[in-house]
Amino acid sequence: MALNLDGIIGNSVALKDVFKILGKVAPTDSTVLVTGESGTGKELIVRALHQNSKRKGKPFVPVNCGAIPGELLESELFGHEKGAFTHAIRSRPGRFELADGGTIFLDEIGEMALSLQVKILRVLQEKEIERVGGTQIKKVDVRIVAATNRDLEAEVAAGRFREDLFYRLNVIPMHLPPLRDRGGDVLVLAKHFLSRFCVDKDRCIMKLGGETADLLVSYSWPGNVRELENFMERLSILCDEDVVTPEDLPEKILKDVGREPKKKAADLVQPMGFMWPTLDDMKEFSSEGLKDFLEQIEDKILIEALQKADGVKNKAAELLGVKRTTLIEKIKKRKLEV
Amino acid sequence: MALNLDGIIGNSVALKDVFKILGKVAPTDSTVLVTGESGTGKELIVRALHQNSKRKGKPFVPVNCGAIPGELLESELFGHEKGAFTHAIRSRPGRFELADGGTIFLDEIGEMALSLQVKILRVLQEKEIERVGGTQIKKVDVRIVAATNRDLEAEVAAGRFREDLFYRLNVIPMHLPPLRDRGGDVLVLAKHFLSRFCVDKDRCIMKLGGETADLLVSYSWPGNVRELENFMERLSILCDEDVVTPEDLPEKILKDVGREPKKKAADLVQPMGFMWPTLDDMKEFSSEGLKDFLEQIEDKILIEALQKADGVKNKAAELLGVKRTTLIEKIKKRKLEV
DNA sequence: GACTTTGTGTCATTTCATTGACAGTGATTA
DNA sequence: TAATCACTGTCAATGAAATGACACAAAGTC
Repeated sequence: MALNLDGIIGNSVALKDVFKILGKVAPTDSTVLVTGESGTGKELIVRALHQNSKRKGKPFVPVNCGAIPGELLESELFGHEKGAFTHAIRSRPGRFELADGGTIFLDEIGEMALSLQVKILRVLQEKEIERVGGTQIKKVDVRIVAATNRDLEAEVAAGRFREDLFYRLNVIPMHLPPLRDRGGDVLVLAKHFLSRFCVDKDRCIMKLGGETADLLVSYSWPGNVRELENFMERLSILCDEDVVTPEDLPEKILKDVGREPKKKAADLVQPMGFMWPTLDDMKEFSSEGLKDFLEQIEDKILIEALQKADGVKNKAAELLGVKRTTLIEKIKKRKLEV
Repeated sequence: MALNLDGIIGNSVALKDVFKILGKVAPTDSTVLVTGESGTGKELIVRALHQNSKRKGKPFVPVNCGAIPGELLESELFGHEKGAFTHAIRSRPGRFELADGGTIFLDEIGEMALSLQVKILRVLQEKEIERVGGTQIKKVDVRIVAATNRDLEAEVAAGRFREDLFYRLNVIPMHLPPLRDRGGDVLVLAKHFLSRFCVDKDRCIMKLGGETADLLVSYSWPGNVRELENFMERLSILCDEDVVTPEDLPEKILKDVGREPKKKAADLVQPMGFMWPTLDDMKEFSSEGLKDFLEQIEDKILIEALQKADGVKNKAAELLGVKRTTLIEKIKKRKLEV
């Protein structure tokens, strides 16, 4: 059967290995340990794992162990009985119970306290859980997939992670390569995000210039796919042009790839920037008064726009953000032929 | 539509970039992260962002995460159910719920505890909240804007700020420059505050002497706009003369300036004289088009004239070469009270 | 040749800005 | 007290600006 890889994008060799393992391990019930830098898309891979397993129709329950404060995590995972602790107003099932029949995804498992690690180990070995403050033991049928961005072997050596749990989890290791090792994937992803944000936001779809593409590929993307996604959203909002040029990239990227950010042409032409006309300027240039002064300004801009549009009134009107007919009337009234 | 920049004063190049981004990002629903030293007016900018978005009529809810003690912050943000903790006598909605449909402004987000950061992340990703001690989950539609004066990337590196949250927040970064980099804005602001305090307190309007202006521009203003505002208030009360002389300035300013090369105020006020606005200027300042741009220029001149006429509309109209009634109509239409 | 695309100019309609006429408020003065 | 002055605000009329609808022309496409 073909792998269903919803939402996972990329063709790189580095990912191919991941897919290969994924295809083999998904149909089994083996425990999988996914490693990879933060932002590499571990959750996506694990979801794909679930989708391609026979547990597909059953629950997929992600738990970010690093995100839930230590005290809460246990009751979150195992549930609790009424009165088990101060805030336990009522009984509540844990994530393991919710995941019964399906897959539980323990993200950031490296952050888990040693005391909890024991209990996870027990679930792995005995396939049973006990609610906090509870008395009875419940059998659960859950596939456990864990992920971490830490080096678990080092954590084990440092005594911060239980060796036995590590071996139990690490039955099938899958390593997600960082984005910088995924070659052309950067571009595939970049285009994907760009078109998504452009559609979301009703903007024209932008293109990446050749040189820009080179720079994106060279950048080290320490935040991986997350950083890339975020960056593309920014680009879709802040970049006016249809084609993204190196000038639109932030210093951070340019510096990282060893290239000094260029000064934009506009900065050189008008180093001090535009200044709003003042009352004094008005007096100087117009004896008639405000209306006349504004008309003078309008005329200059009108002419500039007409020149820029090669005399094509249609285009000039668009440049000015004015209806075509309005522009024509103005030209007639003010005798502004180009 | 013209940017509505109520209360934001300044023409400096440094601010121009900020306005540019503001104009582009305000209409979208993207998350914005505002950075800048304390006192640079981050809240003003964020308010402007809200005012220029489609959420304008909806709530704007600022929360100073640094000012609310850790334990309280969570229930402040997410609300709580009766009995959730000792003092939770009754249920209370959180700021996120109050901000539904509008914008929430998380100031000093760098101060937030890691455990809370997770919950913010969840709101960003899932658009749902859960009250403290609550059981049900509620969907909220809130635009999140955060601000900090810390270097969040450094905080991430130091493990004090979650990397994933950082990327989620930092979709559009906006950096507010410190006052010392805003050139002539110091004087524009100084005069603004001075006239405001003089009117507030019924005192004659004071003037800044030329040398005094030089000193103010050269001072480094570590407390930024806030320091300048305080200082001007003090000046308006303590200084007896009509013209502020260097003798009226506190030692702190005189000493600080001694270490820096002096800048000349005159160089900053109007370094290049008047220049006719161009098509590019128009694009820069007005997303809507010509008419809007001209209206912005008109507004500035109108306001200047009104100030020069001490708010006397009769005189202002004459200064402008406009009929009095016309001026009144314009003021009404554009909400230009002085 | 039929058809679409892009650009053009005119004109009637609608929408908006300007202004004169009028009315009202204090403050000052006779 | 009334009269004057300087200022303010509203409103309706008048006129100007903006625009949608229409008709047409030139160039490109099938």
